[in-house]
Amino acid sequence: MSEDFYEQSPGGNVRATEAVMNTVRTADLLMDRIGRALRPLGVSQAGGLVLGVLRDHGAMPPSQLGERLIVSRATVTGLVDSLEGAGFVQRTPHPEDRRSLMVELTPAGLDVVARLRPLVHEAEKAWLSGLSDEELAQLIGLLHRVQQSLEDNPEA
Amino acid sequence: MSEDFYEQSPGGNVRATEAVMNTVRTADLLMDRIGRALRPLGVSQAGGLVLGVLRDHGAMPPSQLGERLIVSRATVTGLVDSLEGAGFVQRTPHPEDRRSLMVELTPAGLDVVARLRPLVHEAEKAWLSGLSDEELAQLIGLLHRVQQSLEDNPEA
DNA sequence: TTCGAGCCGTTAGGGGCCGAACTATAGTCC
DNA sequence: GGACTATAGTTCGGCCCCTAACGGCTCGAA
Repeated sequence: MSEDFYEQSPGGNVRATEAVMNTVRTADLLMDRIGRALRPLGVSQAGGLVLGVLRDHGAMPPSQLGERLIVSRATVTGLVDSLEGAGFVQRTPHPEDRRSLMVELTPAGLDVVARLRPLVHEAEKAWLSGLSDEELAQLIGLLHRVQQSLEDNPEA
Repeated sequence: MSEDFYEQSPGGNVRATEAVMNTVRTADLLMDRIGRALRPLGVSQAGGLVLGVLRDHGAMPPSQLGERLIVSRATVTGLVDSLEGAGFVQRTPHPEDRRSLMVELTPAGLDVVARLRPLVHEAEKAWLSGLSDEELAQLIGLLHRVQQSLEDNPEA
């Protein structure tokens, strides 16, 4: 990690570009950890998140899945393809809308998500250990605010 | 953005997994903005970062570039390939180590990086607007701590 | 001096993510 | 009922990133 991430720019602000990069890379490292923990189970990081959402909230259409995970529909298509290929989820017709469909856990999917949770918690400890509860809450709050700003300024 | 990102888990902690996801997605959104701003100049988001580093710190070998950007050497190879193809950087022999090489800005690269800075600053405003200077500093500090935790727990 | 450990950049292969374009269905307004 | 608009999921092409493996080069120890 280079020091100048925290340099001051001429204007007096921290160098926002590199702060952004910092955010990105930290986030990636976190996801990476979780992904690595899940790999032995045959599930990718994003796949694990999908399974978790389905377990917590039940079957839902891809678009809803994408909303929860904050990814595009195209991305969900790919994730569901993989999970379906692995036998962890299945696509079934939507009861009311023939344009849509439902993604639901198979028994195998339900099984793997149960065995996957402890691994995720294990991975979390690695980074949670550095922050107190208040700091974590603070971090989440700040990130939430950033997201808000981005949503409020659609095209900067 | 779904509300349950801030739910409490049975243990009493915020749900760290989804907080992680939150971090990831926020970061991606930020990068995306910058990338979009740069596209008209023929530079990708990561490419823009490379050019910025080269302008600020001068020519350097790919491995050093990777350290600053916190990406692997393989990634740098690809980025430099693109930038070289576009004529913005060039690879020259390393003066002292024949295993290595130097990546340096071409005149065209120097030119584009100059025109690129204002666009980046414009994109930054979109998210900086939501945070005060102290909050931004706080955010960076927290992220830095998280990175530290990750580095200290190499294999969780 | 010669060798092996170790670092350099590259290649190959694999995820994850996106926007735009396409097909099919839904819903609405004449 | 027919046309129009909007939405759902998919496909396509593109960017970013990673690990593993490979050949070239360095450098210190035998």
